[in-house]
Amino acid sequence: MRYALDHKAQTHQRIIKEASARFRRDGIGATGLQPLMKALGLTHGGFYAHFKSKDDLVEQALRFAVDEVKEKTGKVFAMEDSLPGFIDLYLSTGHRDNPDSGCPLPSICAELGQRDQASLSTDEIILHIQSSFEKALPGENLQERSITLLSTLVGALVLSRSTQNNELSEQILDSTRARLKREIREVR
Amino acid sequence: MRYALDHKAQTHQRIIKEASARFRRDGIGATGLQPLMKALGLTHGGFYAHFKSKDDLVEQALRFAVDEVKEKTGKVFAMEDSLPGFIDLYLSTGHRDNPDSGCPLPSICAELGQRDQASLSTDEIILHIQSSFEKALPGENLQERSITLLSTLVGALVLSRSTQNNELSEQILDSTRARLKREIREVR
DNA sequence: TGTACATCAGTGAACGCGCGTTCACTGATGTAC
DNA sequence: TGTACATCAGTGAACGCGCGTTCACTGATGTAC
Repeated sequence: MRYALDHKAQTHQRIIKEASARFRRDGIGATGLQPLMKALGLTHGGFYAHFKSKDDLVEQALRFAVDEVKEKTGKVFAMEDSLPGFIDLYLSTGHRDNPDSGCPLPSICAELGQRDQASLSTDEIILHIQSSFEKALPGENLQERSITLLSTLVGALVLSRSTQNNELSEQILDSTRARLKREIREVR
Repeated sequence: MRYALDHKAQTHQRIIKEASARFRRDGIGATGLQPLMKALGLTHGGFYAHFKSKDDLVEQALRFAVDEVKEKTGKVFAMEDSLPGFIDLYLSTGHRDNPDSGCPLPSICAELGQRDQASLSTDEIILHIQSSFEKALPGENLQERSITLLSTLVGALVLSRSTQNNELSEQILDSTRARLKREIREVR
C-alpha cells in the first residue's frame, strides 16, 4: 500500500476537524469546500471520496464539535463546585475570541435555524449541558434554572461577539458573569 | 414627471423594508439582491441607483429593523409593570416563528460578528433595550441584571429557533419565561 | 401649438467570480503468475 | 525474477449556477423655444 492503513480515515478526520473550526469561526454558508481542502494541502475533487455532500460534512463536523465540547465540559463538571468555573470559562474573552474551538451553539445556532437543517447534534448539546447544569446547580426549580442559565451564556457570548465596541463587549461578559455567580451564591 | 415626487424615496424604503425582513429571516449572506428586487417587482439593475453596495443596504436595513424594534418596545415600556409583558412577547412562539419582523439580535448578531461588519445599529439596540430594562427592573445591581436579562432573552430565542424538536423548543421558551418572571416577582 | 431636448427611475444583458458537484484520470503500491 | 494487472487516495479540469456589480439603454414625462 502506498498509504498507511488508516490513511484515508485520518484524512477524513482532518477534514472534519478543520471544517468544524471554520464553520464555527466563519459560519457554514461562508465556508467554501475549495479553500477548506486547500488549507489541508488537498485538492477539492477528493472531497466527495469522503463525504456525500457539504450537508453531510456539516452533520459530521457538528458531531465532532459537540463531542469536543462534551469532553471539555465533562472535565470541568467532574470537579467539585464546578459551576462558577464553567461560567468563567464560557464567558471568558478567550472563548469570545476563539469561536473555532468553542461551543458551537453561539456560532452556528442562528444559521442552522435559518438553514432548516437543524441537526440532532445541537439538541444533544443543549440537553447535555442542561443536564450538567441540573446536577451542578444548588436549590430548586432545576429545569427552569438550567435552561435559563444555558440561554444566558449563549446569549451573552453572541452579543459580546457582535459588537466591535470592546468596552461594551467586555461589559456584557463581566456583568453577566458577575450576575450569574451572584445568583448561585445567594441561592446556596 | 412620470413618477410622483417621492416615488424614488418610496422605492428606496420598500427595498429597505423587504431586505430587513429577509436578512432577519434568512440571514444576510443567504439573501440575494436579485431575488430581493424581483420580489418587489423590480429588476436588479436598479438596485445601485438606490444603494452604494450590498453592505450599504445591510447598514440601512439594520437601522430600519432597529428603529422598528425601538418603536415597538417603546410602546410596551410606556405601560406600568411592563417587564413581564415584554418577556412574554419576546419569548412567544409568535416571535420565534416570525424572525422577519422580530428583534434582529437573535437572527443577525452571530453572522455580523463573523462578517466583521459589526454595525453601530446593534450596539444601539443593545444599549436601548438594556436601558429600558434598567428603568423597568425593580431592585439593585441594575446594570448587571439588565444585561443578563437581555442575554437570556436573546439566547433563549436563538436556542428555541435552532431545534426542529418542537417539544424542546417550547420547553426552552416556557422555562426561561417562567424563570425570568419568577425572579422579578421574588425581588419585588 | 409643435418640435427638440433634458431628466431620470427603472431595464436587462453582461462581467468575473466562487460555489457545490462530477468525473476521467494519475501514479504509487500490492498481487498474480 | 520479471511482467501484467488491480487497487485506490488523491488530482484537476469542467459543469451549471447564483452571486454582487456595471452599464448602455428605454421610455414616459417635463421644459425650452
